[in-house]
Amino acid sequence: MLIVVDPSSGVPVFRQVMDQVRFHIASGLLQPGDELPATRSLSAELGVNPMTISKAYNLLERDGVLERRPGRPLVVRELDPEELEVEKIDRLRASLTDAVRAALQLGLENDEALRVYGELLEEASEEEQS
Amino acid sequence: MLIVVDPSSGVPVFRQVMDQVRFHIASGLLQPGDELPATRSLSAELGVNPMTISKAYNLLERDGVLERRPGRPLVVRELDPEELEVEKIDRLRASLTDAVRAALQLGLENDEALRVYGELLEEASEEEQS
DNA sequence: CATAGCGTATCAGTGAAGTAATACGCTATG
DNA sequence: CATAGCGTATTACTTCACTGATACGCTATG
Repeated sequence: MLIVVDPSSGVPVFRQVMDQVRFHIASGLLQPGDELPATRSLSAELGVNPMTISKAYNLLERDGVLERRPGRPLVVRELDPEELEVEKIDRLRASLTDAVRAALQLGLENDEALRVYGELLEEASEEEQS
Repeated sequence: MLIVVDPSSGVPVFRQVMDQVRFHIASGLLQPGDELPATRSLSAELGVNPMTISKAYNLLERDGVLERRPGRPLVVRELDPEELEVEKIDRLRASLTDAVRAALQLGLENDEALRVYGELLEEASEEEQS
């Protein structure tokens, strides 16, 4: 559970925490049932306020990523693959709204927009290799 | 040159103005060489501060949409089709970076991500009809 | 050179988002 | 029942984006 934040990056700390937890789950480093560090300990480790971590954990719970049992540590939620897939798609949809509006507003053909997205995905997944 | 803004929409007024100018250019209502309303007159018409319009016009000029000749009205810039196309693609690219990162981080296949984008584009262009 | 119209530099006000400080209630454990 | 550890409600502070008020410099025109 290595989490690192950069307070001067412009990206809110609570969001950085959320992203990294999600990433660790996607990568398999965090598995369903695994316990997360206590709000207080993680906040001390990162040098931020407990409320900031609390906010991140809360949003992750609201999104169904984590599961809370009062009095017990927070754990990674068990998800059946189907539900997981649906959630991934939803998240992708959200990050695509800007690009949809842009393509429309620019008067680009759907094919053209798709081609550009395809190219970017190719480039990105190639870099991933290294 | 019909421009309407809703100050209570959450979207910054200067951005609403930018979007509508861009839209009118895309739709052909504004053509290269056409003059734009003076900062002061448009601001009076919309009931906002001249600085707000000035900001919108400036950003549009920075983006190469408008052209400024000191002492003369602002005009829609003349662009050869090729340059225009390159610029559109660049803008689309920028709005797609989030979605590329998301797809990668979620571990989605490129095909899957493209399918989702395609669906969203379909929906959006259908709504456009109405 | 006077002036009318223009854009905007500069500064101040406002609201929302992010973060922090403090203190409270809850649960497990003995 | 005491207490240790936990998450967080509440409140306040900071920062920044957006907007507004004012005043200045520039250009075309006569």
